[in-house]
Amino acid sequence: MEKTYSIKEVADYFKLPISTIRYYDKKGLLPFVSKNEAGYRVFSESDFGFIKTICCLKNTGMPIKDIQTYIELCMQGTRTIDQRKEMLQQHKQNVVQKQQLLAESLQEINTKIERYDSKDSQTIISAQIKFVKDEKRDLHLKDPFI
Amino acid sequence: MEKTYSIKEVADYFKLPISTIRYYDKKGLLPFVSKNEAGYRVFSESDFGFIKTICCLKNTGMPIKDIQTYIELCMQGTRTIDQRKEMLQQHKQNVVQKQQLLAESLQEINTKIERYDSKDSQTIISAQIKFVKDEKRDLHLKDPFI
DNA sequence: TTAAACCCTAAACTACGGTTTATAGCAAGC
DNA sequence: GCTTGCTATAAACCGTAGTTTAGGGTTTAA
Repeated sequence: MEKTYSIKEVADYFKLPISTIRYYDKKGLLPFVSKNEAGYRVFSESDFGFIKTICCLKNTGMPIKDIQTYIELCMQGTRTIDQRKEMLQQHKQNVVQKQQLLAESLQEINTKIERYDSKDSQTIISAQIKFVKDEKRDLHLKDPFI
Repeated sequence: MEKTYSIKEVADYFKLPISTIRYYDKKGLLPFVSKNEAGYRVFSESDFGFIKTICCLKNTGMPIKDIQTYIELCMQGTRTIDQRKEMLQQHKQNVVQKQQLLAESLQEINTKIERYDSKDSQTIISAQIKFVKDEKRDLHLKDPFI
């Protein structure tokens, strides 16, 4: 016999607070979850697959409303495959763009860390401060350094 | 003579709403910006460097409060280099972790797109639906498909 | 000199993604 | 039979990161 799972077991597995799972359910992200006679949520193995997808979309920044739309399409069977594909392709573009921005910004952070880490850091930063101070003075603007 | 810039010019350059720049100033992210007699913000070339750094930290998910702390350290001169380095190193770890999670999730999204895109998509998805239906029936749980 | 386009502040408002609180039912262990 | 601990709902609340609005003052160009 296959096992069923409580909300706590699911929460522990996905490292999500129970309150978040209930919130997702309220927002229509978990239409596949049943309830028992007492009104308790009862999860099956296959629900874990859906929830993994939800986490994946959430982790990549898809808004709750859009995840809800996607899941709803999933519940409508094979006839929504094209719509789902289009949603994911659009979302993928966003994610790739996010990745690029992240990579570029990380690049900059690394450059700064290297500068701070170099043996000439004092000299380099001093020169930068002097540059700013000179520019501000030339423009009759206040010196921003304390 | 060097040029100064208005808030609108800065907003256009960084593609940020003017309201966001004012918000950042209010939150203490722009202590290096001067004001003229009329109370208008006056930006210099070197301010663009600081703002670029702010955008970089924001784009990588650093909270406004932490960016404020970092900028404050910058304004205290060379004696805060070690603290700044440590902040950025810590932040870098977060960013790398974010990158990994993003890459993994993108992987999953790609797998799904491929599945939706394959010529057997109907068959594959139908099999998945059958699997879920069977499991739910075995457990006496309601069928989630419409 | 007057309209258009710009700038300011303060404070209220918004969206998002939950979290907390308050109420209560049920079930197992002591 | 009492406590502990799980579950439920609904509604209030929270932090973050802005955005909008109200009520001004300033600058520029015709």
